[in-house]
Amino acid sequence: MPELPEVETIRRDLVPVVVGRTITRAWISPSAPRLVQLMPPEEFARQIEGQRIADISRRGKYLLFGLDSGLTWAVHLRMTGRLMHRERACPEDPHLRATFGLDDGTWLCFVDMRKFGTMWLVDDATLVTAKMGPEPLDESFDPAAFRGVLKRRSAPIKAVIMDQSVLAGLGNIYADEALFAARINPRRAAGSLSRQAVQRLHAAIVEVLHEALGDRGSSFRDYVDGRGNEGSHHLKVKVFRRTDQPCYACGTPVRRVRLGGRSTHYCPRCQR
DNA sequence: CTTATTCCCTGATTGC
DNA sequence: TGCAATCAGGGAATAA
Repeated sequence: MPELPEVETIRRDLVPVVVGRTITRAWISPSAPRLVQLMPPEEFARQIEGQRIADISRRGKYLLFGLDSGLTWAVHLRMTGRLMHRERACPEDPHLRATFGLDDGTWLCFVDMRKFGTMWLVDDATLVTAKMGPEPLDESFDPAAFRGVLKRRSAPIKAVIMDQSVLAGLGNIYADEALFAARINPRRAAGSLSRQAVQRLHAAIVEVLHEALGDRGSSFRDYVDGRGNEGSHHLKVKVFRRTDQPCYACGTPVRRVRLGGRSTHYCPRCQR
């Protein structure tokens, strides 16, 4: 499940090998009829062929390829999507959903077991990213403004920080990790947090994302970077998927509960 | 406007 | 051991 650190790692991997290249041929697998949004896959392939990639940016969990024509090719990996650059044609894989041949003979391969991944070709990237909240690693993520947003919400804090319109890029892994680092119970109503708790959470989110980025992301199951290699941050998580294992801080077994339809892991003693 | 639930999808895991 | 049921989860859609 690629979240902000994983998508950013992929972006950084792809920039040196893909920016400046022209897409010479595109193929969308018939096995992925929902992959391309807003237009038929054939039209998408026809339109993207011949386009030169000018830059790659990221907004939350979206990868945004800026094309010379002004169009944006937006990609969301969702659960199991992988976007990898290869020197040769994409290897045989039952989950290969799309391939993009580049003008230097290299390839971009999109593999997605569960087929939740989506891509768009749009005039304006804001069509895809319009409702997204601030980037947690930008200046725009301000503690006072963050507190203002949380104050008006009664839902559990875990659900609120995973809401992409509140904050862009946090998913299940780093939401649990940030709440542990801030010593906040994931079930607490967002609006009930003290100024100090919000301050801790703000700092914890930034810290946790920076750490994970330094480790090139977490590879619990499906995530690999732009070269097909695993990250290492899953070896360092404090609570995520550590159900019943002792908390590193106090030894209390880590608890797992269901919250907002997602598994949530926390230490019942450290996170009151 | 908000929050909670269902759905999409398939390989891995669980339970009898 | 075998096979069906359940689980995993980002985000859109839907219900309340």
